[in-house]
Amino acid sequence: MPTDLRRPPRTYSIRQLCLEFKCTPRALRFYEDQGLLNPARDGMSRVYTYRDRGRLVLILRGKRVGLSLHEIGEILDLYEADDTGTQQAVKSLRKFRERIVALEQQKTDIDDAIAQLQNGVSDMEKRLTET
Amino acid sequence: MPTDLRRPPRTYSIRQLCLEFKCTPRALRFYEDQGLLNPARDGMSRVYTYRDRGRLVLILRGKRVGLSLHEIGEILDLYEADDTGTQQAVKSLRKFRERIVALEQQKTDIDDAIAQLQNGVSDMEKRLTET
DNA sequence: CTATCCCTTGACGTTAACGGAAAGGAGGAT
DNA sequence: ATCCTCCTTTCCGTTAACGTCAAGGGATAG
Repeated sequence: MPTDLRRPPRTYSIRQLCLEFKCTPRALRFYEDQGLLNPARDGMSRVYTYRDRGRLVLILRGKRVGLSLHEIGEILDLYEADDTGTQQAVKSLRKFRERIVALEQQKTDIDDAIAQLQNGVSDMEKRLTET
Repeated sequence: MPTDLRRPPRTYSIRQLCLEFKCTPRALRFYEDQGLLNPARDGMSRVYTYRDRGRLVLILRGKRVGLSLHEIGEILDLYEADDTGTQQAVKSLRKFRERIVALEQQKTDIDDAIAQLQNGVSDMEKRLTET
């Protein structure tokens, strides 16, 4: 019994992750260049663990909410620091809270934008009904 | 009486518009390159009319809501066409609505991110109080 | 042996939206 | 006459996040 069939294998090739998350090998290598990932190697090939996969999930989630890779990197580092020493956890907390504030600001910005757009929509609907 | 004093002059220099809207001459020229503006000339200098100024307002509004200059250009064209034919206004409406949907999606993404971050915060607070 | 994949590391190309510097014209103030 | 300021065009530089070759290694299938 080479692998435990109850769970998917604990390591992934670059291609497997790409298929799972709809991204390209180039992107994963790029994230690695930027220090967001550093998978082990089997010979030349990258081998991604569950942990790497988890980081990738965080990366993609960060991208979805409009964070830059650099910012995502900072957050990943904070998660990292959280494992080792509690000292850093305080700074980590602050970072997280800052991020929450920023995101809430972003939300109100978006609300503004939506309002603007709905104004535009109203204008045009009015125009259309007037003719 | 050369100009009507009850209103500001009907034309603007590039600098005036930049001051009014907090942007740079470089930007306005760039918008012109992209075909979003095309002011008249007095000799070499650009002369912006009310109409140009109106377009600029739309450009900046578009940028605020996250549209690309290209998309903004399309909308401006539609407004243009809207004067003549109402046909195109429908497309414009669609663009706006698409954008609203996208922005609302972004909002829920942000909510997810905030939830995640607050999870992280909770975890770390727990850790800190446990030690 | 050859073909076929998947993997690797460079290294250059791309898009968006300008920034910045060079080089110069035109007009007004001193 | 010279300086200052605003205007012009042209062109190269920048950032982010990859895309797109090029050139090649290693394993497997036929």
